[in-house]
Amino acid sequence: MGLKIYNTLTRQKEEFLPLHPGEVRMYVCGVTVYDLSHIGHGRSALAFDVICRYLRFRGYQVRFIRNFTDVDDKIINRAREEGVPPRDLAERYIDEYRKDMAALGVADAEVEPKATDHIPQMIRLIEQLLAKGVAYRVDGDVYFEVKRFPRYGRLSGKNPDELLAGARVEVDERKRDPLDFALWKASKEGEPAWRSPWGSGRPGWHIECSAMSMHYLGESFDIHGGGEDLVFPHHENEIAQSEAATGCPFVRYWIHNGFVNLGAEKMSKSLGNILTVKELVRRHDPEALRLYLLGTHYRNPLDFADERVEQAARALERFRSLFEEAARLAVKGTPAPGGDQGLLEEVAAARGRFEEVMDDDFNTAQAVAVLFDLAHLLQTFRSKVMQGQVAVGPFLLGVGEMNALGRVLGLFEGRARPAPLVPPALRAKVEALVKARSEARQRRDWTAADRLREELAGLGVIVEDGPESTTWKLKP
RNA sequence: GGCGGCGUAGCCAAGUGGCCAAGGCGGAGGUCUGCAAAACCUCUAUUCAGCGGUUCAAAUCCGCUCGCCGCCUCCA
Repeated sequence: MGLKIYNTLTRQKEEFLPLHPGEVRMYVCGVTVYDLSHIGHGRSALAFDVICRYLRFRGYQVRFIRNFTDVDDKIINRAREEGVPPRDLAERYIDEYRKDMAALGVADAEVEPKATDHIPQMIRLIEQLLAKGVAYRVDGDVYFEVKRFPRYGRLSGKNPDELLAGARVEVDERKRDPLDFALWKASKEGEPAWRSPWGSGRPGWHIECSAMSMHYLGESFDIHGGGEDLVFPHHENEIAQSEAATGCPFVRYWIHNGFVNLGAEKMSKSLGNILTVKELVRRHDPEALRLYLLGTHYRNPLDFADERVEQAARALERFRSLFEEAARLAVKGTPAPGGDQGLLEEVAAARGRFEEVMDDDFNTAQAVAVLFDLAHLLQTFRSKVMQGQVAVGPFLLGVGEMNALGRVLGLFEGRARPAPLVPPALRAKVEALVKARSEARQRRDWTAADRLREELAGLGVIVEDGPESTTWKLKP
């Protein structure tokens, strides 16, 4: 069985067959850069990051494009408020976006095009649409005539006539139909503007994604993704303008991720319940955040709660202790008798299950469960290693495999938050106390040792006695 | 009003016709450890919002009811 993907276009899971065997071309709608990105943007980026990683793991050569919308009303308005050029504002938030995504372990896309760098491509596309008679000019604007595209509404399952009836938007009288959307807008005084055959202006929102995706991936490509709110009208409009222009199918598989809610409500600026990635990364271990987000299937809504990220952080310890143990054992290189007692076979089976569940529309929740099962298996084996019943080699191989699978999900990349800095004075004091306690333990003076443990606890320090040495850390 | 989704253990969350209903957190008992932590072992849903129906068989399909949410407007 091959990879299956839920396609918004057909509302079902379909076997994934790329246009060119062994190669995947994928475009994901990024963000409009006028503010800091929030956890919803993070989730979306992470979902497609994992999809891209898995496709590569499956052996596909993936060409992955994620754009930045850097010209838009919101950017212009915000820039005006701050009294800075729109371009500077956009650049600033592109920088911030990159930092935030890096913190979440979201890899860069192969190409991260900006709308303003592709104005000529957009103008060419609009000219094609005008030439085909599916777009029209009004003053300095150009509109796409939705009625000319019979398949309009197919992606979102909407009936254009009903949309018309229920249209609540204030209607621009100059448009032939309320559903028609702007391909090009004549720019007003003080707005960013580009020269075009229709006068000075700027592109409409939807045209950029059509122009950039086709520029980098061709007129037909495999995957186009984004948040579920983009289905209508953004993606619907992209299909209309792209297919009307080229006459060929635009995208084969449409993938949309579910929303992050806060307290069962959609996060939105108007409700003021925005959680920025920056804030979250400050509050939580980014890897725990990632594990938490992966625990829910990408198409389902996710109700964000800090407490659940904390739970994920505790769960993460299972893997971490295994890695630490493996590092310790690898250094020691303990030779031991005994085979692997079927461990390697089970590890291979786990890999098989991992692929099976990821093949089923990228079910990361189940993939994570496979990882936990594997960890469990390895822990059991580890205790046998400690008792000298089995060799350490298979254990190390198994941990290596777990690591490899985790990395397909972007886990275990060593992005753990750096330990908080301990002031030197405190450090010296703690180390002296820990040393004194170790000496007391050597003397088997448990009363003194326990008293010192309590004193350390009072300083917010947790002491752990290992097989070889005693370690300490600050209470989280 | 139109379209769509969701309701699974204390909490989170997979599973969408048939092996014991994954996994995590939490909880209980035990092993190990001077104590503790970690780890390990065992247990923790006769049941999938409710009611009807289809079927040899349903959490999974159909209908109705209740509750919640999203899209239809800029939005990941």
